[in-house]
Amino acid sequence: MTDGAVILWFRRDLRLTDNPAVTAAVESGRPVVPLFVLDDGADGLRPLGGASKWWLDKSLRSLDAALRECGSRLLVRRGRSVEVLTKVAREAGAVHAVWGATHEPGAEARDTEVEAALEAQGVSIDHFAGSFLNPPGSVTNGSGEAYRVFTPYWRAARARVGEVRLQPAPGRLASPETWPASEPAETWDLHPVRPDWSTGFDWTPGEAVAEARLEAFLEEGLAGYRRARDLPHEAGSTRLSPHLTWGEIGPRQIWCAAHRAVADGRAGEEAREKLLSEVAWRDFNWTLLAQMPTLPERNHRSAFDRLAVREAPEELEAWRRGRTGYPIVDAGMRQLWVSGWMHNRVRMVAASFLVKHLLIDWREGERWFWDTLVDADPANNALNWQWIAGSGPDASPFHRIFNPVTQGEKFDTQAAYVRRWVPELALLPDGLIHRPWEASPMDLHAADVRLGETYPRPIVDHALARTRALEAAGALRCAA
DNA sequence: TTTTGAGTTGTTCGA
DNA sequence: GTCGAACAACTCAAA
Repeated sequence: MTDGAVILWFRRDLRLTDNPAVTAAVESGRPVVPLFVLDDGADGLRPLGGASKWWLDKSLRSLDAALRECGSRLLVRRGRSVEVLTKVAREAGAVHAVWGATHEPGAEARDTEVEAALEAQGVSIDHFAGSFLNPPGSVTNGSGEAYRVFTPYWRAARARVGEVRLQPAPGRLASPETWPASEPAETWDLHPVRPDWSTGFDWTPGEAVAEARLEAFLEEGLAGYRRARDLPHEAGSTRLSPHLTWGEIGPRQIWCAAHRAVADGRAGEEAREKLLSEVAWRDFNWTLLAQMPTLPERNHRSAFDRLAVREAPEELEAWRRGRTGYPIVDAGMRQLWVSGWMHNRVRMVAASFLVKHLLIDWREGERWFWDTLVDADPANNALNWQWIAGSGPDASPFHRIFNPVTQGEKFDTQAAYVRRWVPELALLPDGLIHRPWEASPMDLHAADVRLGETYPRPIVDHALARTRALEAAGALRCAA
C-alpha cells in the first residue's frame, strides 16, 4: 500500500457532478473508495419507506455504473455506519474520509460517532455542505435567528446566493490496489417482491436521467410552469422531486440551468423565479427540520395536541386505497399507489381531506406518504403535512378547508386526470364527474356507474365534515 | 423596545 | 354570474 486511500461516503448526494465531497476526494490525489451504507434503521434514522427503497435500489446501481465509467465502482455495505466505515477504512488502508452533510433527525449523532471512531484509528475527516442553495443555518434574520416564514426567508436567501460555479464531474477516480468487498446487488432486498407493487412506477432513477429531465423541463415546461404546475393532468411539474431527494441532482444545478434558460430566451424571469422559489421551499423545510428534529412526529403548535382527532380505521383505509367517493381525492391516492408519486395540487386536496374532512391525525397521512412516495423526503413530508394540518410554523389557517368538488372542477376542468385514475367514472360527463352523487339515475345508468357498487358513495358529506372540522379547531381556542 | 404589517397554494356568503 | 368581505386570531419580520 503505497498511498493511503480516501473513503467517499455517499448518503443523500448520489451524483458525481457538483458534489463537493467527490471533488475533494479526487483532488486529494489518493485512491478513492466510494461507499454507500444500507443501515436498515440501525443508525437510529427513520427507516426508509417502500417506495424510497425501490428508488434507492436503482439509484445505487446507476451510481455504480457511472463510477465504473470513471474506472471506479461503488461499494455497498450493510450495517451500522460506524462499524461499516471503520471496517472499510481498515480494509482499504484509508487515511481520510469525506462526505456531504445531511440534516435528518439522527444524522448528526451518527456522523459525530463515525467521525470520532475514524479519527481514533487515524483517519482524518472533511465534510461539506449538502445539496442546497443555502444550507440549513446559513440564512438568518437580523437577530441571528432562523426564519420561520417563507417569504422573508426567501427574500434573504435569494439575495445570499452569489454566483454559482458548478464543479464538473470527474473524468476518472483513482482505484485502490485491491477493492474491499461489496454486498452483491441481489442481496440488498430493496426492490419489492411478493407482491411487486412497483410495476406501475414510471421512473428511471439516477443522475443521468435527472440531468436529462431538467434539460427537457427547461426546454418544454419552464415557460408555462406557473400555470401548468397546478393542473394535474398536464405534464407541468418538473418531476425532479425524487431525484432531488437522493441528491442525484442539486438545487445549484437547477439554479444555473434556469438562469441559462432565461439567458437563452427559452423562458422569462418570472417563470425562473417561480421554479427557484419552489426549490427554495426544500431548503426552507430542511432549515426548519435541522433546527426542530421532532417536526415529523410532534405538532409544532402544541395547541393542536388537543385537537379531537378521530380513530377511524375504515375511513383511513378508504383514503389510502382511493375509495372515499370524492373523485379528485381518489384519483390522487390511486396515482400515488400505482406510480409512487402524486401531483402537488392533488396532494394538498387529498391531505386536507384526511386531516379536515375525516379529522384523522396528520401523522397517519405522513406515514402513508413516507411509505408510498418515491420522493419521500424527511423535511418536505413533515413540514407540508404540518402546513396542511395547520399545526406547523407559518401554516395554512385552519378555516382553509379544500372543497374537493371545487378543486376538481377548477384544476381538472376536463376531468382528464380523474378519468385516467378513476376509470369507472370515465363515461360521466364533465359537469358530473367530480360529483357523481348528484347524477340522476339515468346519467349513472348511461355511464355504467352504480354508486355503492362500481364506485363508492362519499364516505362523509362535505358540508357536515366542514362544519365538524371548524368546530374541532374552534375548540382549541376556547379550552385553555 | 414597540409597533405595524404581512403571511404559498381557499371557501362561503351575501350584495 | 361576479365580486368583495369575512373567516379567527397569531406569529413572525422588520422598521
